[in-house]
Amino acid sequence: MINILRDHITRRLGKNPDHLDKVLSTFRHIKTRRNEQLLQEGEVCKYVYFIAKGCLQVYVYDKDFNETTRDIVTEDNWCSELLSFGSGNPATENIRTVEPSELFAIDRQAFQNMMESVPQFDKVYKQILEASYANSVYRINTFVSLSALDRIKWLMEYRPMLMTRLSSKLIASYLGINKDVYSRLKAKL
Amino acid sequence: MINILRDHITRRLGKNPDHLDKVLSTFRHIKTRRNEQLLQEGEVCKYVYFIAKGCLQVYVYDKDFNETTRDIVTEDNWCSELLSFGSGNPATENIRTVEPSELFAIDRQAFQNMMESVPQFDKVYKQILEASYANSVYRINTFVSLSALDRIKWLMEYRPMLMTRLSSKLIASYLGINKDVYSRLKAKL
DNA sequence: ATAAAACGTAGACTTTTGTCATCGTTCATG
DNA sequence: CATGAACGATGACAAAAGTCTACGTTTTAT
Repeated sequence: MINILRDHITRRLGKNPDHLDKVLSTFRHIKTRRNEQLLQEGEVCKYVYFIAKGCLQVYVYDKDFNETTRDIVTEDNWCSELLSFGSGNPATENIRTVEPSELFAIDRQAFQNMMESVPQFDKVYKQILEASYANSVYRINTFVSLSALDRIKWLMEYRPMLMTRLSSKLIASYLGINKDVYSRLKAKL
Repeated sequence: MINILRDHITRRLGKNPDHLDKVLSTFRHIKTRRNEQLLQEGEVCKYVYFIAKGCLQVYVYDKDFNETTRDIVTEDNWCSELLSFGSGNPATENIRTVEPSELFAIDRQAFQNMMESVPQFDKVYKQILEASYANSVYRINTFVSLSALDRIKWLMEYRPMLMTRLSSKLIASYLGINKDVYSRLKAKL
């Protein structure tokens, strides 16, 4: 399982990056069930997770306590509440597993050590941050400019796996659509 | 005017950072009118701008060619299409001045040089990226969970200056609301 | 200074999205 | 494997947001 992480990193840093094993050894392997809470808003986010298998949901609550999903992250990607993780401030978001998952977690201390002692690791961090940012920008532009129906079409085109893999309820919350509305619109395709 | 940039950087890197003057000298001072196009989607984004005075709009077009505004950036902040700037890929967004502005621009080449030769500059970049990311995340969570009326209230609370400073049309597009609807809702406050 | 263009508001109307209640199905868990 | 909870679909209705037209005001460019 660790090889998925190894491959991910070498793909980004070239074939034989220095200290690769040192880096890999600082990650902790975690197996989870579905619906396990990894982060609760208000806590400080202690880990960055690499998802070797499974799926995580990053979400917040609106004023009526409805969940709204900011992001859904699957295999071979990183997930965290980077702003809390980086600053040490309380997280404003929640994270949970959507499926049984296998994760590799690195804590803040170890992450800092790596950033300082392994220059290349810094690049990985920058890539995580850039990828997260790119995703956010894309998502904003999608939200601001598309109707509910068009957002569904967009999801079908760009992340079709999610459509089959996730519950309707979760997809609706990811698209920012009421679940009943989602059900109706989907029927019209 | 350059002192605004100097202060911005020293505030982040401590009182007397090395190479400060070297860094500052790589920026080009630009004075613009209102409505000047700084970046067109499809082009590669060549600059990162520091805004000493004025206001920029980052926007895209939806399928009906309506402008939708992803971000509005004012004094003492950085603005760019970081993803294009970083990767050299064509930009997916447009940038223009909303007001006559004074900017300090650094191009990709100079930026790379600084990143390599001035270690502290790297921190500034990371801060720009993190700030941009934080802003995006906040904006997504706002969009997904708030009604049009609540988004207006949110803007009045968190960026009240924008309400008085910008045209209604622009604010509406920033909030993702039709301009007529915005006009009506505003009247109800 | 002035003509043209853009802007802001308003009313009437349409479309989209949200809410609520219901019902059969599926799924998780003891 | 049984049962209570969660899920997904649907119809009737309500609320929110969008569209179009019109008109007076402000801004911009010449």
